[in-house]
Amino acid sequence: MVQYSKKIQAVPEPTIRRMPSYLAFAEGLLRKGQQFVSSTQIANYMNIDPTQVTKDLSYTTIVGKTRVGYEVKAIVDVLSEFLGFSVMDNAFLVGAGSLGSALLHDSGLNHFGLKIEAAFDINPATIGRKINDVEVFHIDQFRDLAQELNVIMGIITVPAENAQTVADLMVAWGIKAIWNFTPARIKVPDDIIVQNTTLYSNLAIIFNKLHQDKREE
Amino acid sequence: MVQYSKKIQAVPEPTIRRMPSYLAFAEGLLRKGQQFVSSTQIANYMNIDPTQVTKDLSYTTIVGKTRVGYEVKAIVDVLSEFLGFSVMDNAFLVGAGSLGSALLHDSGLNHFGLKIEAAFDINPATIGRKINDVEVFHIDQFRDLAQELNVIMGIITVPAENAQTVADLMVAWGIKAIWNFTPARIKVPDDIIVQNTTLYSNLAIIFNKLHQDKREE
DNA sequence: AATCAATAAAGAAATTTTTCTTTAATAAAA
DNA sequence: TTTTATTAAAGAAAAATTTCTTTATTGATT
Ligand SMILES: NC(=O)c1ccc[n+]([C@@H]2O[C@H](COP(=O)([O-])OP(=O)(O)OC[C@H]3O[C@@H](n4cnc5c(N)ncnc54)[C@H](O)[C@@H]3O)[C@@H](O)[C@H]2O)c1
Ligand SMILES: NC(=O)c1ccc[n+]([C@@H]2O[C@H](COP(=O)([O-])OP(=O)(O)OC[C@H]3O[C@@H](n4cnc5c(N)ncnc54)[C@H](O)[C@@H]3O)[C@@H](O)[C@H]2O)c1
Repeated sequence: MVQYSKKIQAVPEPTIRRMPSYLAFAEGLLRKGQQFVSSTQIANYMNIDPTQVTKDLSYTTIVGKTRVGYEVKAIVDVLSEFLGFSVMDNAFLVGAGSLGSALLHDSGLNHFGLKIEAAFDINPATIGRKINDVEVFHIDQFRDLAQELNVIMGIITVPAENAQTVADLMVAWGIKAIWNFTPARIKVPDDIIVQNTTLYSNLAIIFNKLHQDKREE
Repeated sequence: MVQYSKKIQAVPEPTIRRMPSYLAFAEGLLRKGQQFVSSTQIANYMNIDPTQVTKDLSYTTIVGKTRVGYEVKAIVDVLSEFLGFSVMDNAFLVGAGSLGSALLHDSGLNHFGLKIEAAFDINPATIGRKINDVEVFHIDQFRDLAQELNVIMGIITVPAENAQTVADLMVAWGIKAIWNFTPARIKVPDDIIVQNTTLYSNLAIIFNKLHQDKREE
């Protein structure tokens, strides 16, 4: 009878996963000057069922007009608000290696409400460098800097074997959410939000479909 | 009555998503010399229900021993085979920017059965460079090189607005699967496998949980 | 040797998510 | 003006996934 995650979740996770794509699509339409968009159009873009789009949007305050669709501007405004992209949250990134640097370079994170305030590493070669205006500090300075800045999220991009050490540090300081890019699972107290982003899962799905195709032949 | 994806899928996608983590965990245990592992241990590591692990593994040929668990070596061997990680598939990467470079540097892809044979870009500054032994060619050379090498997967890491152009090129040449890292959805024929890896979805999930916590207070 | 406790496995039940159906609205066409 | 076609919305049904329950096995303990 152990609860593995307190799911008092009104909005289904798959819905939340799809929403950023709806938003990106709507932003594109807005730039092109399109005023309305129907669930059919969105569904066609996403390659999913139109009623799925309707249902997803029904979790927000967006309402559509029969025979017309949804106002593009409304989708952009409401979704970015709804997804928490319109307020900036501050984060620290630990592990300024290949993946860490890529994330630091990515303006998309900024656009979607995440500001990486500082990066940390243990490699003397990278410490002191600035990556896309974000300074890389020695990991020992984590505490002091965390105190200074209002940081609620920690991003882990160190080698898998060091993930737990870094997570412990983040928890000890009082970070609320951890975005873990290593394939390792970390152990943290229940009230800390952990999001594991394992790219290799995607690879497994592709291979599975590829080989399934092979089997059918 | 349109079919959006032919799901003749025996193994649930969530199961496939979890398996690479089981594998990584088992590989770690193997290195430490542990011979058996129970579903309880795996579940504890993954923060999920033990019966979920049992059910997941039941899709493979792995069988466990009552009161003992599963043989670690068997999990490693069977899962890497099952997930398609034990045969090398060849890929091309288009867009040798920040994210593309990170992927090229990542030995994890190699370990999980993906060999990036060549990279492509349009930026003269990057063309000709070698990133982790993978050469960066001009995109115009895609066709010729694809002919030469046995490439079945294309990885897209160009800016979102160029994703469709690149996808079209890949399809025209005859690539079977596309791993799309841009937030844009691409249109391809039905027989092409597309895996969208949108990092921002993960961000949305974290924010949703964070703000939910705030609401509960 | 007998009992206990931990576990895998299989199936049932519950839950979650997607898809289908119906209804009502309304823009466009006849 | 009337008809037609497209759409959003709400709810029902279906499908997929997870969790629970039961059973059998077996290593460890008494
Ligand atoms: N590169 C990719 O595209 C990619 C893809 C998928 C997953 N990942 C995962 O992301 C993680 C990082 O991968 P990478 O390719 O960027 O590796 P990397 O070696 O390029 O970078 C890791 C960085 O972490 C630093 N580091 C190590 N221990 C540290 C510690 N205790 N505190 C602070 N910094 C520390 C290193 O000095 C290095 O700069 C790995 O777990 C990898 O599996 C990477
Ligand atoms: N950097 C990240 O961490 C990150 C995170 C999430 C998503 N993404 C997505 O990945 C994509 C790439 O991001 P990035 O940060 O690596 O961008 P980037 O600008 O660093 O790299 C893009 C590269 O693609 C090349 N390019 C552009 N058009 C091309 C074409 N038609 N053919 C071949 N090459 C072309 C550019 O020259 C450049 O080298 C974007 O869609 C971005 O949203 C990146």
